Amino acid sequence: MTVSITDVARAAGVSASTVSRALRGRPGVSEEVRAQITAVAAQLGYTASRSASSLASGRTFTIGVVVPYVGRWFFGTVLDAAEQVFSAAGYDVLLYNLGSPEARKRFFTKLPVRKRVDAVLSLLIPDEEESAALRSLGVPLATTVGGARPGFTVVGIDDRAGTESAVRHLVNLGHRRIGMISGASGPLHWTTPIERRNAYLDVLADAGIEHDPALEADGDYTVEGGERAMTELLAVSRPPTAVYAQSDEMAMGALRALRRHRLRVPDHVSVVGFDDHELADVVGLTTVAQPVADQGAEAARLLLRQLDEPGAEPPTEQVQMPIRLVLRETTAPPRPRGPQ
Amino acid sequence: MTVSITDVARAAGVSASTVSRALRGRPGVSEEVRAQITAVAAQLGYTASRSASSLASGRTFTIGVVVPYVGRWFFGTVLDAAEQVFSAAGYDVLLYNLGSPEARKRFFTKLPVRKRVDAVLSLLIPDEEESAALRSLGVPLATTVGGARPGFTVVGIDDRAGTESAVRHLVNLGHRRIGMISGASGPLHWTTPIERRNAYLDVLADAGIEHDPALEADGDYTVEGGERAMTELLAVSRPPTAVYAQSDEMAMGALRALRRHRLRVPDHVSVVGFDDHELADVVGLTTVAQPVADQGAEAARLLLRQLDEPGAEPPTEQVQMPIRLVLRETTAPPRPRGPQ
DNA sequence: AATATGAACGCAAACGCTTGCGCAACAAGG
DNA sequence: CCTTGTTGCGCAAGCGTTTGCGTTCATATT
Repeated sequence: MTVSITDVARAAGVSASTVSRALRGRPGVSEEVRAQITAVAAQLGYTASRSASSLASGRTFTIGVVVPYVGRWFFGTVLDAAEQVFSAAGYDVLLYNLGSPEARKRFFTKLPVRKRVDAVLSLLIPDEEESAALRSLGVPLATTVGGARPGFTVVGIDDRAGTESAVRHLVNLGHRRIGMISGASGPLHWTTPIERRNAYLDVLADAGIEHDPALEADGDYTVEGGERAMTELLAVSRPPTAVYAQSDEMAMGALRALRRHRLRVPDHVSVVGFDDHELADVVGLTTVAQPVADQGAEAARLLLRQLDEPGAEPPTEQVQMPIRLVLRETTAPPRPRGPQ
Repeated sequence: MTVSITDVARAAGVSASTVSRALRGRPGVSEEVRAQITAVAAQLGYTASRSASSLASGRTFTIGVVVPYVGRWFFGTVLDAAEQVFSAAGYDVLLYNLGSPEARKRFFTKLPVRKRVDAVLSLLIPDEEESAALRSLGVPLATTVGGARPGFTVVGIDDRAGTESAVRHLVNLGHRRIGMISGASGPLHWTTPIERRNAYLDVLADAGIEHDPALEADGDYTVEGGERAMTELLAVSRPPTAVYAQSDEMAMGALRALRRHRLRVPDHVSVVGFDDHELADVVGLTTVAQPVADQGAEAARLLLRQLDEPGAEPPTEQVQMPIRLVLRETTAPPRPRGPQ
């Protein structure tokens, strides 16, 4: 029914091995024969069975990409870019969406990628155990989130610098009560929220502003979480006049909360985010832009490079992409002290 | 180096076939032996090679999902939900991101999914040729976009009804000059823009409003496109007082354009979108909500069902999910005629 | 003219699993 | 005690490739 390599071989009057070599551009086949085989294969609509070829060769020409949540803009965008690079290079991508704890557990215990992929790009931060599981696959590993991990190539941004530019911007505008909406520094070994928090604290200290713990709230890196967090911040006795949200999605949640409280941005409260989300511009959000797609593409490229030239390649590589503060309409100097 | 089925067999003192049967829950193995084998396999950290097993069995336990653009909210969300269903059922998903024409062409000519997947979920609308290519795979097919296609299970929404509720809402508010930002009705055999346009025209006709072709603009289903389109609409001699955008992303682009023109929404112009994008709420966009994730999950489920009970299953099935208009803050009655 | 050299190609053995079939062993039925 | 079934398991033949090695034959080397 479905045409196999021997069918092509027969039709072309050669052996299967020659067909294999011809189609993959391997030496040992004369140009005429190769052309003939190519023609026959095309005419028969032949495509090599990936299962068979990877079984025989050990290479799968497949990359595993694991993400915490495909629907989220950041991950979707990284994935998008990475996929393009991979598929252009002839690799397929196997997607693992590990949003729920069950899915995550299932993935790391069964490790379905074993013997199925040539490399894996992880967009979630594995804990020690998970990290070890991935390393046990014996394939190149990369990530675009969080800090360095042994065995991983990581491409990221300078979280400190980004945060500093954002918070400093608020300070320079004259704000003194600057809140922060952060991400859970939960059990995940995710350095980003920590880095950003430290940078936030440092800038405050630098500016001689005393840090008020009541001005920090957890936004869970989601829109809803951001909304909740902002609501909390609004409830403290002396609410902030400006807020730094560690992600644009949380910042947007904050905007929503502010709108619900009939507070005007930036008149009553300034908001600055982080990411330069696709829609940040639509809502006029001042934010720290990071090249999200580029990070995905770059990580993919680094992975491919390791596949091409195995051996000497240093297993761990660190790449930092540029960030920049983009000023829009959600930040302004604090209002002169007036009625709440 | 990596443990194979024969290693397990040897360690358990049985044959490879018994191991295979035991691990996959096939009959013909006593419970004691099965337990023993399971234990040994776990202890050795054995995972069956997918390549080998699919080569031998013909089943791949993999689903191909092809999307036009993973980064876009709608597709990301559908994919997210579908992936969860698939992976919970033990299937892996192979992702094909066909945004660029080259990628698309490459995919449909090389058809890398051939012999690699048990089914495919297409989130893009294939043209006749592409559709035929997919059918030639001989596996169940499904989609969540556009209308009926032979050989496809389609789960979608009632585009007409959705559009009608949106446009009628504007009419009821008293608008007479109602613009539309649509999608390219280009070469893609995508019925959605057409359905929505027809419904728009019908509602206008129903309301006795004469249709003005100048009030239609192409927004390409992107934010930028929406912005361009809105800008065009603003440039006509008598601009619309309300706009129906066929997608929330275009609607948001429109909002941006309006803001740039210093026009207030809904005071100067009302805007209604379609989708109920994750961030529609943040910008207060009135829109037609459709259950995006549900559609992905449902399509996945239908596909799995066809895999479970092959044969009798009708190859084509149509499912319609509910829609509803959600009123927010971008729509209001037109301002009484005043200075532009 | 005899030999060495390579290029072009075929042979056959993997790769790691699944599965139809056969064969014990043991239970039940006559 | 001899059939007739069952049940539990091993044998071995694939599944469709890739690849090391061998063979053939034309060309270059002495």
